[in-house]
Amino acid sequence: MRRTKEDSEQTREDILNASVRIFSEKGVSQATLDEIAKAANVTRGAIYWHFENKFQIFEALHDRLHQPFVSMILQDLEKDHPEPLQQLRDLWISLLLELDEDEQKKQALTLFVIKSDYSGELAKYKDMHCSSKNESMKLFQRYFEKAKKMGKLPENADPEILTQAVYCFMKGILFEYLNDQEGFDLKNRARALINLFFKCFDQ
Amino acid sequence: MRRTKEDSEQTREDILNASVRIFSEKGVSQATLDEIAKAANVTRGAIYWHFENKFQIFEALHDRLHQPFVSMILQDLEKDHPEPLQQLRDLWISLLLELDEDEQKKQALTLFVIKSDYSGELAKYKDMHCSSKNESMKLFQRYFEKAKKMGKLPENADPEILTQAVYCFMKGILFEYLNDQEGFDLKNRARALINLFFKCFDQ
DNA sequence: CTACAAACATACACGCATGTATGTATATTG
DNA sequence: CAATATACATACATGCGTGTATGTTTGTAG
Repeated sequence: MRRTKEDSEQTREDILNASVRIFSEKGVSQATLDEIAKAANVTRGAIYWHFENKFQIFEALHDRLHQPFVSMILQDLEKDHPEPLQQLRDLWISLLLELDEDEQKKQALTLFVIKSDYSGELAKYKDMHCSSKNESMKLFQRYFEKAKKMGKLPENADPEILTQAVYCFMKGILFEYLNDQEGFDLKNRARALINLFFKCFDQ
Repeated sequence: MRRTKEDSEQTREDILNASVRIFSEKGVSQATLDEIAKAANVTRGAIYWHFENKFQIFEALHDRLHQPFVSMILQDLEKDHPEPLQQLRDLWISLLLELDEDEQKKQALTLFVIKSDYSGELAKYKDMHCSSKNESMKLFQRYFEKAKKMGKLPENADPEILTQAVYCFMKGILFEYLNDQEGFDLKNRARALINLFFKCFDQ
């Protein structure tokens, strides 16, 4: 029953894809390896072959989501946009609108925004994920630092506080949307919400 | 070993207080009744006497937090403040500053903002808690409706969207703060963050 | 003073998830 | 074309949490 290298990589992907579904539906701690296995059309044996345990799957999923996100922001920061604040605003709007269409990303985000409570068994991963959060916050801060250097922000504006504000706002939107997708018309509200918020940076 | 009525009520409170601690530390699904019992200096027998199961405790805790919150907002809405937006702003600032001092409330909020993932076993409570969320959102909306009637908001402003925006922002702040209290200097940042956000309602 | 019921504590049975040990088939290597 | 390692599937042992059944003490009503 030995599979080829590609087959093996495929089952690994199958397991990850199944995991993101199950995790986002039931939460990490309530998800069972047998559920995941059945959802991926394998047995627990296959899972234990590819991963040490449930939390290693969780880690792998986190990497799979976080890395492309960071590199996407980095790429966006490369562009020398004349209005960094508008650039950040448009970035968020498009991120939200894309999210609304992408079921896979919704599941992954649901997992990491809502369903991952870093306590008990997951406590050891909290620091790691906190620092990866700080990493992405540093990236967002660069938009504000750019804007300030270009004189687009008042002298007394503190990029760190502004970043924190946007981050909280975004986290809140994501949380509310992912927690009740039917009750949150993201498609029609995203633009209005983001524009409203960014008005507080004007003049 | 039969206790008096007051004794009984006291153990019930002990169980609830222990539960909020354990739940907020480990999450609902990872918390065990035996842990809660030990933290409350009783046995599981006492818990099963007062509650049907873990989720009934969760429900009782929710009521204990939500009801005083709603009545507090209602009381604040009674006052005929000349500037409803400032009133709401100050309300939130004081709520956040008080939260920073109140360990009990922090635990309770941690439980309901972060550690309660309404899936799996808790799924049946999701609708209930969603509607209680909507209830409090309706309350916040009244501040904006007041402000609009008083001409403090532009004609095209939609109180519902504004409410959603504040709610998301607040949820995000609470989430980030409760998730990493050391990394979020709420005491010194609360005022700046809220003031920044409410600037987008000006003129 | 006694009978009963409240307010628990203790003991037990059950299921379920995990981890591991073992089995097995097949690609790959020499 | 063996021999071996890979990529799993299956089987088993273990522990842990829950729910419930039962035991025990004591306030309280008559």
